[in-house]
This record gives sequence, C-alpha cells and structure tokens, in this order.
Amino acid sequence: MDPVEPQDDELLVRVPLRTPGRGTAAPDRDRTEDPRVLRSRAAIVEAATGLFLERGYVDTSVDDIAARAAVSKRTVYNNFTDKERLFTDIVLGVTATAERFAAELAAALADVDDVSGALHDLAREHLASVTRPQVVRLRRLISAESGRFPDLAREYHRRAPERVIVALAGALAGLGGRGLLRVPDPRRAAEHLAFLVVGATLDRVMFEGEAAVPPAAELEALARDGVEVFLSAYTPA
Amino acid sequence: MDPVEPQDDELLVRVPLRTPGRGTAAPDRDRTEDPRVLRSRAAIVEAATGLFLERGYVDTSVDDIAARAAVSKRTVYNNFTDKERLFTDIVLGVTATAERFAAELAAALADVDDVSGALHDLAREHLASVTRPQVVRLRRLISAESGRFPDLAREYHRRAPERVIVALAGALAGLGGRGLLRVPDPRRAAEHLAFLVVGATLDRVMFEGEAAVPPAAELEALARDGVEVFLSAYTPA
DNA sequence: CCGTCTGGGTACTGTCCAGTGTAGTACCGA
DNA sequence: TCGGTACTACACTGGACAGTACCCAGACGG
Repeated sequence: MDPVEPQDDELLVRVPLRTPGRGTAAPDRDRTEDPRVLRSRAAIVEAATGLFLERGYVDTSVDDIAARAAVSKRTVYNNFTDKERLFTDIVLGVTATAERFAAELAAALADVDDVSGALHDLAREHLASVTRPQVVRLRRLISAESGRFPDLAREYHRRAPERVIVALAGALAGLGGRGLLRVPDPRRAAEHLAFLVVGATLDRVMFEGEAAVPPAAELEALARDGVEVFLSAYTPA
Repeated sequence: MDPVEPQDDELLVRVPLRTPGRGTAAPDRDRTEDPRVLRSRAAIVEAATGLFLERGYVDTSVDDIAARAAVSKRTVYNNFTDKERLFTDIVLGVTATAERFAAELAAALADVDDVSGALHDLAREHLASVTRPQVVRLRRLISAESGRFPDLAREYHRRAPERVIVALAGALAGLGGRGLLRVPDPRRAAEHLAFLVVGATLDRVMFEGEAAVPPAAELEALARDGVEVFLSAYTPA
C-alpha cells in the first residue's frame, strides 16, 4: 500500500527527526542518524499514538508506552524530553495528514464545470474522511485535552478543520467568480456546505464515539441531501 | 432573579435528594432531612460543579472540592459514594436545563404563521443558548470524559442535543403539514437547520474554548444567514 | 445531667506514576 | 583492541490523590 495514503486504521505521523531539547550543546554532529535511534523512536511514536488514541492522555502511562514499544522507559526519555512533548509532537505530526487533505480539496474544485457533481464528490469525500475511526479518535483526544494543552488544540484546529474551511471558501469563491455559484460570502458559504454535510454526524460521534458512525448508505444520503440544500440556496438565479 | 431561568454564569443542578448507595439497609428513616446534610450537600454540589467545569474531571481532586465547599473530605464521602458518582449525579442533574429548553423550542414553533420570523427567533435563541459559557464548558467536559463515562456521554447526548433535534423535527413536520414548509424528511431538515446555524461556532468553541464565542453582532448574522439558506431550500415552490 | 447517635474533622494508608540515577551490555568506527 | 554511544534493567524519589479509620462535638431523648 502507498505509504502516503492513510488507511482507515492508521494515521501518518511525522515527528521531527532532531531530538528536541538538547540543541543547546550539540554542534550538529553526524547527520547519519544511528539506526538504533531511528528504530526506537519509530516504535515509541507508534506505540504512543495508539495508546493516546485508545485511552487518552492521562490514562496512558509512560510505562505503558515503553512496554508496547518493547523499549525501556529510559529510552523514551532519551528521545523525548517528557510526556507532554511526546504528546504534542505526535499530535502536530498527525496534522500533516489533514493539511494535505485540505490542499487536495481545494485543487479538486478549482476548474470543474459540473458544479453539482463536483460538490457531491467533495461532500462524500469530506464525510468519509471526517468519520474515519482514527480521525474521530483524534478529534476527541484533542478536544478532551484542550484544557491541558490549549495552544495545541488551537494549533490543531487552525491547521486541520479550519484549513479545510479556508480552502473550501477559496474554491467556492472561484466558482462564484465564474458565475457558477452565487457566493456573497465565501467563508460563510464554506461553513454552510461543510456543516450541512458533516455537522450532525460530527456532533453525535463526539459523544458516542466512532461506533456511532453511520453506515455507508447513510453517509451517501447525508452527502447528497446536504449538497442539495446548499445548491438550492447558492445556485445563481 | 427567577431561580428557574439560568443565567450566563450558572447552571441549574438537580441532584437526587436521597443519598445513593446506602439504600440497602436504610428502612426509609426520618424523612425530615438533617439541615446539616442539606447544607453540606448543596455546598459540595456547587463546588464540584464549578471545579469540574473549570478544570475537568481528572484535574479536580476531591480535596479541592471539599476545600471550595468549606467542608471536610469525609463529608463529601458521607454524601456521595465516590468521585464517579458525584460526577455523574451532577452531570445528569445539569441536563435538566437542556431538557426544559428543548421543550420550549418545540412549543414556540407549534402554531406560528410567520415562519421566517419564527425561525429567525428560534435560531437566535438556539445559538445564544449553545454559546453560553457554562454550556460550552459542559459540552467539552462531557465529550472529554466520554471515554471514562461512555454511558453518561450517551445519556447526555440523548437528553440534550438529540432532544433538541427531535423537538425541532416535530415542529418542522407540523409546519410542513400546514403547507408552510416543504419538509420531506423532518429529522434531516432539523439537522440542517440546527447545524447551518450553530455548526461552525460549535466546532470552533470545542477546540478553542468559550473565549472563541463570537460577539453578539456576529451571532446575529450567523442566525440570519443560516435561516436564510434553510428557507431557500425548504420553502414550498 | 447523661448516654447515644450521627455528621464532621484530622490524619493516615495504599497506590499510581512521572521522571531520575546507575551499572552493565551490545554495537560501531578507528 | 579501544572508546564512544545508545539501549536495557531496575531501583528509587517525590508527589498527588482516592478512599478510610478513628475520634470529637453537638443534638436529642430520657
């Protein structure tokens, strides 16, 4: 499988390769990283990502992470200054996925002619992306810890859901400029489209967990109905 | 102030008066409650509600609660079997507010003639209610703890946001029956209306906290634009 | 005035956990 | 062969915190 296309049960995690927190003294030594370090770090990140998403931040101990990564606790602390840094590094790494998705969204709508068809495709894709189990867990995790990590939550929101809205607004403005839609306020239009399609599902899933994700047929209907309402309001007279 | 109308900075809390967890042996003794007990219990509930909403479940210790309630820890445990029970009792007590609100919503839309005006009023009220700081904190608190208390989260969602949707669906169906709206699927229509109006704000607030609540003028615009889109899709031809 | 009963206060126990210190081991390049 | 570096195992510290044992005070009946 293509390592750049995330599957339902995984998230791409990009963690900075330089060990943070010891840049004070290191004179940029050997740039061929020790394979032992790479191996340990990858195992730790993978284990921690899974555990954080399954149990949350507080209910995951560093001992748990070390155990699942088959690594000693000391090694965890050799690679990450503390539990908080490990957490934030992972979360910010994960948002890379969302950023890429936002860019694709905008591009897909750039120069279409069949507005209705394109919006239906976009809605389906958006809904599918947002209801992927790991994405659901990530949303819940971050909002759950937004009290402990307010900056992180803001950053995630800015980079992921917000960026999707902004990209969508740009695309809709483009369609408006070509006379294919009537878009007085692109930002508002993007929000309307997005939440017509994913709003109700997102809300339910936030409280009931990924088990509450509707079946595929219902997702299809949600996308269709949402776009239909959007078009009846935003189609030029 | 009327004790049944919640203000911005408070939530009505209804907690069962019988001490839970000792019903096994008590043969329904004196029903004139000891005033000391009533006083303690009220202080504990108030303190715990505030602390849970401010800091969350894990970051609030029973010692903190006892201190703010100006009561000993022992007294807390005399009135509530454990921290979990205290938490769930409080959360379920708070949902009483939301339940009442849902009923009012449905009633307000029952037999209006000016559909547009009524929907605008409803949208304004819904948005105002959902962005009240304490409501925002409650949403975040419950979804944050939905991993630890899945049943509680489900119950809250069923009683509060879900009940609003159901009531709204009923009201819209009524308007549809009178030919004032075209409502093929009342449930879907209710979701569309609700999330057109509150979706984007709800999402932002979930990550950025109650500080991200838009100013009154923007709330007004959100309600107006959302209803406008809804009407252009659901007005009979 | 006395015994008893109940709620409340203080001090404690047991546990969990983040983070550290240390001593030893495997591997790698010179 | 030697020195350096990362990893392991393990014990340990310090602190937080849920829940409890035990005693005191005051109300109430006799």
